[in-house]
Amino acid sequence: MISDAGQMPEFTPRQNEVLEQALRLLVEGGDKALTTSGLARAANCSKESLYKWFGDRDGLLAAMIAHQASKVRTFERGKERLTAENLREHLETFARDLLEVLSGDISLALNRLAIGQSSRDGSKLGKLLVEHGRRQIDRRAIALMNAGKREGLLRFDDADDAYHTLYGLVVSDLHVRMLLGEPGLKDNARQAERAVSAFLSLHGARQESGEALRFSSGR
Amino acid sequence: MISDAGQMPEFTPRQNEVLEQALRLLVEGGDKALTTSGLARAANCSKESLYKWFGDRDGLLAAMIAHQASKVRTFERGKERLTAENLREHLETFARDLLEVLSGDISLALNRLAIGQSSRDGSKLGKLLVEHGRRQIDRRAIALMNAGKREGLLRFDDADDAYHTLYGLVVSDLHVRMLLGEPGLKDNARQAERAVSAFLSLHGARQESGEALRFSSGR
DNA sequence: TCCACTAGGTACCGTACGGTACGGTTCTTG
DNA sequence: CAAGAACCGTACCGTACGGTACCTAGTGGA
Repeated sequence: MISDAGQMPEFTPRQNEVLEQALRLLVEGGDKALTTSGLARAANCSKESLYKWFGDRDGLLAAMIAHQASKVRTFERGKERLTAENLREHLETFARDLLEVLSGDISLALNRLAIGQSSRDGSKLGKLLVEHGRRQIDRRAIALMNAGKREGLLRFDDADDAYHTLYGLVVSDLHVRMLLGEPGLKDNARQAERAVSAFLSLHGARQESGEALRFSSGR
Repeated sequence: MISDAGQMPEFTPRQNEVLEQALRLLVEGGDKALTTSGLARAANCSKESLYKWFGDRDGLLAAMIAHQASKVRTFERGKERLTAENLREHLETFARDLLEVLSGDISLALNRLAIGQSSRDGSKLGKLLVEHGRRQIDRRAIALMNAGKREGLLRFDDADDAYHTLYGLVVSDLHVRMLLGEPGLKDNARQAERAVSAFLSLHGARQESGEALRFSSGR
């Protein structure tokens, strides 16, 4: 393992510029549109430079993931003490952020790319994507879970399990459907509300379950 | 809507044989391994026949989806009256079946294929996949939902919403992770149990919620 | 002024794909 | 048995990709 603490694996401004164009091509035209020739043309650089910088096409793809991950920085929760309303607010914000990230153009394009490659490269890209992209979101949520438990606001045995329950309630099959090409939700906030209400019914300490079930109409 | 009642869009035995080989190639080597030449060689047929039968490559892919869908027939629920234990059993069976289907080699390969193509064909394959593959499973689950509500065993406003809640609890992010190349769960049955318990805590009529939360350890 | 270095532009190579054409073979059908 | 369709095997075509080689234009330091 190479140290990933700093931002050592970053690239020169010129290279970031090229990677940005690569992402643009990928978003617009998918896998097939991201060719070395096309990228060289779009980014006004030479193919030779591409190969010098990134090694080969796989190296370019990995660099794109790293580049994209370096743009998305996770926000830290403030240090105020958690209350019930506070926790609910944080959970809903997390849920909205999660839906926002998953439905983003670049996220979808990169996930499609990694899924397409997973059959032939032993899921190298998939691992990269999960490692760089999801780990941070997971950590933030699990930290929130544990904080809630410490304050006596949440009940669960295993934070990971509880987090995956929340994840399932928030996302359901939406991610796969979007990957398949369906448009996303009209109202992420509403979905976030419903999911968090259900989650608190399951794992919340106080009885907020009664009203939660009244929230179920639109989809 | 075209009638999908009969099995009109089926193919000749020879063609089914070829489609079976095509699925095998796709599962083993992914998108890239499914070439017209490779398929002709593997299936001992000529490329000309492939083009005569399926039109072009996209037609072949669509035919593969239809063929696979025709193999998976959904089971109908028996007509006995639903009880609480009965319902739980049916829900768990459904959850296990769902996990089984989603983690199947062929299902994963077809989903990967459709996701890879979704950038360039306007999600034509994705629509086909959802339509042929998922609709039946969805219908079975929603029928179960409504039956449970009719018997006073489940509480919800919208059956579709309730179903998606169950789906999220059962699958969480597992499907996407498997699509990215991660191995599936060790124990589908355990996951099904936990998900159904949580679901009944949310939407069950009787108070089975207390013990449900004790089921949360392995993942 | 010269020189080493970086990077852009372009031509090129081998390969492999999707799709078509054609001769030979097997199977159906009257 | 004979005519015709269906089909197999293979050769072929145009294209486009990943990757390499070569040449040119700046640029900064001594």
